[in-house]
Amino acid sequence: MAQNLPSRAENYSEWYNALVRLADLADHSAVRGCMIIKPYGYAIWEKMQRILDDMFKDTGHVNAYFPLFIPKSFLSKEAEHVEGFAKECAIVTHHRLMNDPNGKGVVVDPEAKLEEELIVRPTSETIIWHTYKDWIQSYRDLPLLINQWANVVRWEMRTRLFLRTAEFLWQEGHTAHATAQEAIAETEKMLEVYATFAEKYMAMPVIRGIKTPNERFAGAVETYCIEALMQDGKALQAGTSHFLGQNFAKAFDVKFLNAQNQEEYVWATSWGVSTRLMGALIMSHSDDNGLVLPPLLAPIQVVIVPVYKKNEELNALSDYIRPLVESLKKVNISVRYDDDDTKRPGWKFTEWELKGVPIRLTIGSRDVANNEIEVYRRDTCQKWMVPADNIVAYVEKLLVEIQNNIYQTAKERLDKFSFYVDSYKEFQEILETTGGFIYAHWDGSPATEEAIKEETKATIRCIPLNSPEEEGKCIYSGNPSRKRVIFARAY
RNA sequence: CGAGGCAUAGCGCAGUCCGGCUAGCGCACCUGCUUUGGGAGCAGGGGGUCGCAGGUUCAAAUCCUGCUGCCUCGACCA
Repeated sequence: MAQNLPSRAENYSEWYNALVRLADLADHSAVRGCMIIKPYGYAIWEKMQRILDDMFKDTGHVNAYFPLFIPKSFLSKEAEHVEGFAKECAIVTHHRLMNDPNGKGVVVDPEAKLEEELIVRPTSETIIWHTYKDWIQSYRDLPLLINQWANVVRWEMRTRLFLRTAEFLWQEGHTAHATAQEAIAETEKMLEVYATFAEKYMAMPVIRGIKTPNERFAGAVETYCIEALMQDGKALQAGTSHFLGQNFAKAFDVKFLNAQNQEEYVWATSWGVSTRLMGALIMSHSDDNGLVLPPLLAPIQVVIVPVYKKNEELNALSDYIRPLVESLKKVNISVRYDDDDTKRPGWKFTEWELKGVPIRLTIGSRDVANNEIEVYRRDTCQKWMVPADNIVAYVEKLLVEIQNNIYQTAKERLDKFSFYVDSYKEFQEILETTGGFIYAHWDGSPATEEAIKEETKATIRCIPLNSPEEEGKCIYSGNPSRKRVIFARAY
């Protein structure tokens, strides 16, 4: 079918790379580590944005925009934060170019050195908290619930389209609160927003959890996360929500007067999801024939392919199909009538499968005469005939069914590849064979976590929020443990 | 940063070891005819400073030197 697409079994990584390109989602750019998001890929991202943005607004947040550049000195104000990000910052040192005196192109004008160098934001906590200092005086200014959609740059050594690029798009929420409890509630609320988005819209089941200190965001008191499992058994962190305590408030001296007229430091959160979600989406559902998109995020939900011999026949079919397109649009189904005369039906079938369109309707003169339509669903690759009369309602229902089925399939895989393990030997075996989420006891020490990572490349993805207390022994050290954590190899 | 690989038409590649005549193939593109229910066939056609800069030579995609960029795999991370 999709001849150029390697199978997942053959080489999962090649399959992913090829799929991103063949499905027209993104491309490598002239700049190392940076990607070009192509219109079809961007359309999916736009859908994600719109839905998430509505969810943020519904939970009381407003959008704003802060600068791309951050004075270098800002970054160092929070010790752990700078420690975490210093190694991967792009730095602006000059503001002007000049003609090369040796005649070739342009060079940096040494006269134009900046007095204070700027870094390109790897995240915006510092510039935002610098600003919040001016915005917050009293408890009446709180809570401050702001989100921004932006690009950020992290100078990664190794990159992959969507999963890890030097520049990526994301949203970052930054909120300020009067009490720790309220900030923690916000952190948890936004984690739940992410989890709901992942499961309901992306059809991607996730585990809600807390990061270990090792894996925590630089500058956070607690990092909450949603973790998803990809088809190759590797975990992918799909979103994070941080309780920042008073770390940034102290670093940037952001205080407020409480109702008792006492000065207090503000409590903070930040939370974000990025274009990495695109990678998660691709790897959650797609197969060896190409992309499989959940209807709620598919830019094109239904494609209609006409089958005809002569041009007059196409005209007649178009007269029949156009009203159908209109009635599908009327119920908010995004539909594409592919009447391109330069491509044949077989080519279109393969192409739209590659691009993951959930439903294809094929209509030829024969079908018009029989008053029926051929329906093909991408998730199961099945096709069959249905009466033309109630096709709109039929398609509406089928879209819902596909959305559910994709989720169910992913959920079953997650369950199937979740293992409860009590010995280190078994732990290693699973990592070497199927991969997956391994629920195991851990003694809580960073040293043990580090040792396991060294030996197996598996990291603690999270301490699941809903995991029950349970007496056990750490699989590595044998020391007592009260809870299982999730280990996996990760993207 | 380490180790590999690649750079020739829009895309994918061959040619490079062993220098030589007009730089070739597949896909895509253009024209025409036949086709159209799972990536159509035939015929004709257009498209290239062979990554960049030097050098060797009668002659360089090919040999030499230097540079640049990208990809893959590792160490770091969302």
